[in-house]
Amino acid sequence: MNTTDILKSHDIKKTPGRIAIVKALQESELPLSENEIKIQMEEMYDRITFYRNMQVLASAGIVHKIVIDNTIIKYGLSCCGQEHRHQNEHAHFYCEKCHSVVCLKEVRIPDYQLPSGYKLFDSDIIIKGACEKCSH
Amino acid sequence: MNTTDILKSHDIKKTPGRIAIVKALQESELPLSENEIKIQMEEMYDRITFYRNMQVLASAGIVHKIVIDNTIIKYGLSCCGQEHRHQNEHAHFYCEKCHSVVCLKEVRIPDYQLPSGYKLFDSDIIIKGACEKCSH
DNA sequence: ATTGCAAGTGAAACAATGTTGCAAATATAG
DNA sequence: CTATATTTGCAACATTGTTTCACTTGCAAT
Ligand SMILES: [Mn+2]
Ligand SMILES: [Mn+2]
Ligand SMILES: [Zn+2]
Ligand SMILES: [Zn+2]
Repeated sequence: MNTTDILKSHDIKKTPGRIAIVKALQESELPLSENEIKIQMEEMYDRITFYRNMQVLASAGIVHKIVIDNTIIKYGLSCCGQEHRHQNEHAHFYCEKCHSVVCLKEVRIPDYQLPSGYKLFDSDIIIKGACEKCSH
Repeated sequence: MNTTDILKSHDIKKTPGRIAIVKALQESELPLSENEIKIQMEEMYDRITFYRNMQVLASAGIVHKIVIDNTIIKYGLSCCGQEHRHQNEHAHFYCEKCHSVVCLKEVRIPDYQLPSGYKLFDSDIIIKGACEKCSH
């Protein structure tokens, strides 16, 4: 699916900033930070517009925000067409050496046994360690 | 274990600010935010000292920082005497209605199957939903 | 009890991340 | 092409966290 079709299929206006964000994520193997996306966008980047567009893209389910801790945040492209929050769920890996983030699509989120009366909406799993390149 | 013994057993100097933080957490069933602790500390609270003391208490394993997302952060008292990061590990529950956080000590962290070559150090699990009081 | 000093404190200044209000610009439907 | 609802970008603000540095304090040795 090409960049502009992704936006069109979600009824989101096709603007240069949004196209640039989605393109940057499509061209990357891994989720990217704001700064990494900013570099791809060059002089087109505007902080305020970026945050607003990220919110639009995230609530449409086009991207997912990955919060490692309160200072390290990455954005990953979701498999499109799946906008419900329970779909497309998976764990994320954070390499404490090279600071890369990997979507672990094969690591599914288990059905946790919650105390009685509790209702589950969603879960976030961050697995920290060393990636293949960094674990020698 | 009383408040000052906790500090002494970790070789951490017993200062009014640290005692107040630990006391606030001991008197609470649930993990607390900075602001909730600040209220307990009254005029003794100082932002810079708070952050520095929290870092000391966290790296000693006396408290653990719970990052729900980049704006919601809580601090929970750890079972003391266990300072290694792999001990005392458990999932955390965040109620999206009343914004409370609960340590789910009974929800153990499973052994995730990582891709080959990856090394695991630590994991954070945040389960979001509605708590017992809020799920009717 | 007094003293010495390493450790801790708090003010000021800075940095990163994110939000809101508003006027100007623009994407898209008709 | 035009109308209009949406989007943009600036200014200003809010929150969270860090660094530097002079001053104070906890605590252990005397
Ligand atoms: Mn992902
Ligand atoms: Mn906990
Ligand atoms: Zn790595
Ligand atoms: Zn609740």
